[in-house]
Amino acid sequence: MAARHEEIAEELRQAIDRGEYPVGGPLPTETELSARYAVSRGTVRQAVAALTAEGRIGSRQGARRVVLGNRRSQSFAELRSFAQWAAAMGRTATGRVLEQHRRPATAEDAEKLQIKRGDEVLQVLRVRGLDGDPVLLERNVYAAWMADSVERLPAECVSVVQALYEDIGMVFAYGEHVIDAVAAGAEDARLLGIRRGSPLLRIRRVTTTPAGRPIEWSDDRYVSGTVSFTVANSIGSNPLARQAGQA
Amino acid sequence: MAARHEEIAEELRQAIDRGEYPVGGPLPTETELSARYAVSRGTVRQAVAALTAEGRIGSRQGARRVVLGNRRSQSFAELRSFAQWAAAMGRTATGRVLEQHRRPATAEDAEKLQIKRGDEVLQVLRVRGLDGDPVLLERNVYAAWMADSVERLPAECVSVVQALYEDIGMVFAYGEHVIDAVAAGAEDARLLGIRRGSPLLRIRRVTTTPAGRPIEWSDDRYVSGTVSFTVANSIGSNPLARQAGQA
DNA sequence: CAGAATCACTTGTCCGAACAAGTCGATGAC
DNA sequence: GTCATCGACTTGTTCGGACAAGTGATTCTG
Repeated sequence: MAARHEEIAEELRQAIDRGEYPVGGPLPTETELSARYAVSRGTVRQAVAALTAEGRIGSRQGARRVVLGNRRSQSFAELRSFAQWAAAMGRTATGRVLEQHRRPATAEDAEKLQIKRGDEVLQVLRVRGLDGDPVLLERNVYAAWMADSVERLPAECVSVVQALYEDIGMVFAYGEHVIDAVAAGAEDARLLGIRRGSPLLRIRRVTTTPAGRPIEWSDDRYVSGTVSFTVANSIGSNPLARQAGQA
Repeated sequence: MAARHEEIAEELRQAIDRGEYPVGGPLPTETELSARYAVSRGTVRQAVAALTAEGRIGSRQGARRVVLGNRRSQSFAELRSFAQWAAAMGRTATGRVLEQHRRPATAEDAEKLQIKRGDEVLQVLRVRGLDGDPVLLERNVYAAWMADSVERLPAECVSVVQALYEDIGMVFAYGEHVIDAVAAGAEDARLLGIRRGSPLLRIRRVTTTPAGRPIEWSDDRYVSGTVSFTVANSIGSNPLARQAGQA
């Protein structure tokens, strides 16, 4: 947390959570904040831009900024890692590898991982649980250059993300998520202990390194009622997009 | 389109879509871009910051920016409005009001719309279709100060958002979306023409004016397979958050 | 009294500069 | 040949200034 504008953003977040700036009320002006923190106006603007992107405050030219809400957004690590997310909530996560094998890349693998068709990939099927109950079925496909490190992990590994970071310093930096709902198939139902046809929340995701190199893509299916996802957007910044039909 | 940094951002987006900067490849340096467009480095940084927030490019200190993908994200207007989104895809949207009545606000209404319990609200039930097939069941609750304008709309109104903008200049500026999957209830199934228990993608959202005043909240249920949502995030900016289910 | 004009204030845009921090290829030592 | 060092290059941070554009309350006008 070196950068001054990040410190200021964090102080503002906490001030909002404390109720110092009530929801629906105005934030101090940029001039006042720059005086209070002894920084230039540009630095203050970087700080409030972060809160705007998170959907915590609204902003219009000419009028004071408005506090929209105080929900806490999670770090990328917490979103990416089921185990870290569960730990942050005070719940215990479990994980078990059911299946793991290498195979040549299909056309879909090749496109998503930016590799050639037929290159070797590592496919893994995991079940994840929360406080004992199975909640999530995870189908991952890793690029070949990651396969060795993933295979070395124990079958009961709770946090894959953390293990990979500690072993080889691998950082997951970017992600694209496609969200929809599907009915549980026969295999889904058996492995999650639910009825066939039950609704599942499906998140398909591609993750890349800081250099933009794809690491893995995955198909996560959450049991209905166990997990929901939140996203904030605005007329200015719009991370959420709707897409039609099958893809 | 006035702001220079927005123009540059749009030109970069188109250049990426044209394949001028291939996926996985580097973007020109800030210095080169500022020379090419005859603007200062700060203006270029504003432009590339927008693309970074959209997840199209990645950025690390010291290294050149990397093109992560060329997916096109819809504008906020298209996301807010089912009809505009459908039109942008070359499909025809339909809409029909099934039920509409005023009632006192419940505790849930009061919290989400920042009004007092018992204040009047307007509840509306709509079915939306794509190319003739029913796709979406929409349950909206509008704050009292919006009720008159909404009631004046025709029952078959295709685009509520656009109609409200043209009538009274109302703009939907901010939104918070909670996404999960649910099974279709008896009413859902009957109105959407699907089997009971079929998976539905549920989006609950609250929208507000540019001034941060809540306009409405709604519960949208999409038929499985018709629509999906995409969100990009990164270690730096993360609009997406996971929450434990609370029913 | 209602509506229009005014004006202080606030945010948005853009500039130019300087330094810090990190990356990556080239060079040189072992 | 391998590895560490170096240095050019690139992005990140911060400053200070200037003007444009929009808001909202006050004042003025009919």
